[in-house]
Amino acid sequence: MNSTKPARTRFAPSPTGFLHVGGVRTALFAWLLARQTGGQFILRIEDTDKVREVTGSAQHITDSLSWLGLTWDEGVDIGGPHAPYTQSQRLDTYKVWAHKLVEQGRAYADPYTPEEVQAFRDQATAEKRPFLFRNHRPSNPPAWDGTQPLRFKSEPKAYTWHDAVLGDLSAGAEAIDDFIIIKSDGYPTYNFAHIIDDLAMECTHVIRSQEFLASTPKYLNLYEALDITHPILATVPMVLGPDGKKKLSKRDGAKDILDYAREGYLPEALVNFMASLGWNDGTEQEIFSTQELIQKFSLDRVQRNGATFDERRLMWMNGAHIRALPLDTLYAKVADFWPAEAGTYDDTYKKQVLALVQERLKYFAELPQLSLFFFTDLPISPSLWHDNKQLQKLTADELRALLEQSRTALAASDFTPPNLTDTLNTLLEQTGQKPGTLFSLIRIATTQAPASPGLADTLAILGKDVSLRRIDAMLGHV
RNA sequence: GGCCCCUUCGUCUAGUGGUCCAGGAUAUUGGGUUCUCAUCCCAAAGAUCGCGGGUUCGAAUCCCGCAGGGGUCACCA
Repeated sequence: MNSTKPARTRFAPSPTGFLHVGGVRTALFAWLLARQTGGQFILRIEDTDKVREVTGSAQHITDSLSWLGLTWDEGVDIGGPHAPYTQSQRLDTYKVWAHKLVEQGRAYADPYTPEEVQAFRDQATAEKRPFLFRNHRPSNPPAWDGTQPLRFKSEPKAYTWHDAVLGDLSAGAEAIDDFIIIKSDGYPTYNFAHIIDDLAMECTHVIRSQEFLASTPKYLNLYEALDITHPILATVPMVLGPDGKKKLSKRDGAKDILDYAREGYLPEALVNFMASLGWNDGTEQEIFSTQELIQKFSLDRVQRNGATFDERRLMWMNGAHIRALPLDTLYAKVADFWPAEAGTYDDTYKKQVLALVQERLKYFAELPQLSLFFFTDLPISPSLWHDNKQLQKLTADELRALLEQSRTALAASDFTPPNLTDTLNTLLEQTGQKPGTLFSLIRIATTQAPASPGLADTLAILGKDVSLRRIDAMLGHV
């Protein structure tokens, strides 16, 4: 369908914390494109800010991507032809290019102290002008000895360029300024390092979030100075927080992607959901397998406006994916989510329970509350029949009589589902009760739960011994 | 403030001049499926297509202006 050249795309997070839906969605789009075109997906760690770096977060990032199934062909952990893929290990490369710019007169040492630069900035703010460092370029910059920041010497001009998502874009010369490419600690800035690495790693596409759009003209200026052809640029819209305005952030309660793993979301459901945040295939299909997404994804159908993250929609989608799973597959996936009480029960029994609970599960962490009464006798809770609209019409004596009659009838059943259905129907006739009364009573007696799957199915799984025992137990409380 | 991006039901979205007094999904409400919960099915409600001009026989769709929201203007990415 989309037969294009193999794309080499990358995801290049900085290890400053966990990954949330916003960031991962950008990675997903890049990954889908690489997979669709038979190209490569590269994972590069941009750890050039040693102050903000959080120990362990690089590992956390790789764990998150792995869980989602966003596999990388080159990158940290596995290496590749352009290793290393961690920027702090590539300092020599950046220095070579930095010196090249210095020699060409396109970079200079910044002689100001941070305080002095801040003073320029404050002055511009006070005068309601945009701050441009190039208005303060030193006339005789000192030779760069590596202890001062190194700045790119820009050549301000207007640009027009094409973005694979946003279309034709343009910006005036005001958007171009001198920016730091090597910090005084010797590390490069993102603005410089990503351009060098994308070139070295032969990336064909730069897929990134909208917050980088404003600096694109600066990058264009740098690409020119470096005399390199820039990759295809694609700007994906931001994922918005619940307020629908600002971008999703940890402050808004954006969750660690691995929290979804812990709560029992399916990675393919999360992938489907993230893709639907800003992309669709133009049909009315909502549920996509990851394979379908790989096949159908295209950058030109990516939305231009931001999408609000709505967790309720994710829950629906996860439930839909759970329902579509074959029972055995689902059974393997929920292994860690059973209540402790299920421990001694065998696979056959648990699988029967799961078959009934499957269509009720929105995420696996709900499994215990939905299935507990299949494994243990819940405490008798009289409020269940006291508050029941049908049952509260009956006296305690009537309740007891009904329960005893049901017990006798059930004792004669072999507890196969068809036989149970017959037994229950016969009981309905004999007692002259409505299903709303009789079935509620038996259901409450045998589960002591506010909700359960269908009565005959539930009884069949519980078995005769447990069912009768629980009816007896309730008889002692009516 | 400068520059830039965005603007269709609460939410995700379809829609590229007529088949749209705007379709689907979700969420909400009501009904049905021998009881509850869920699934499934049916139905209701929900968008003057940000606003104002224009072009056109005809505009959500094209043009201009405005407004609102967002992003950015770091020795962060």
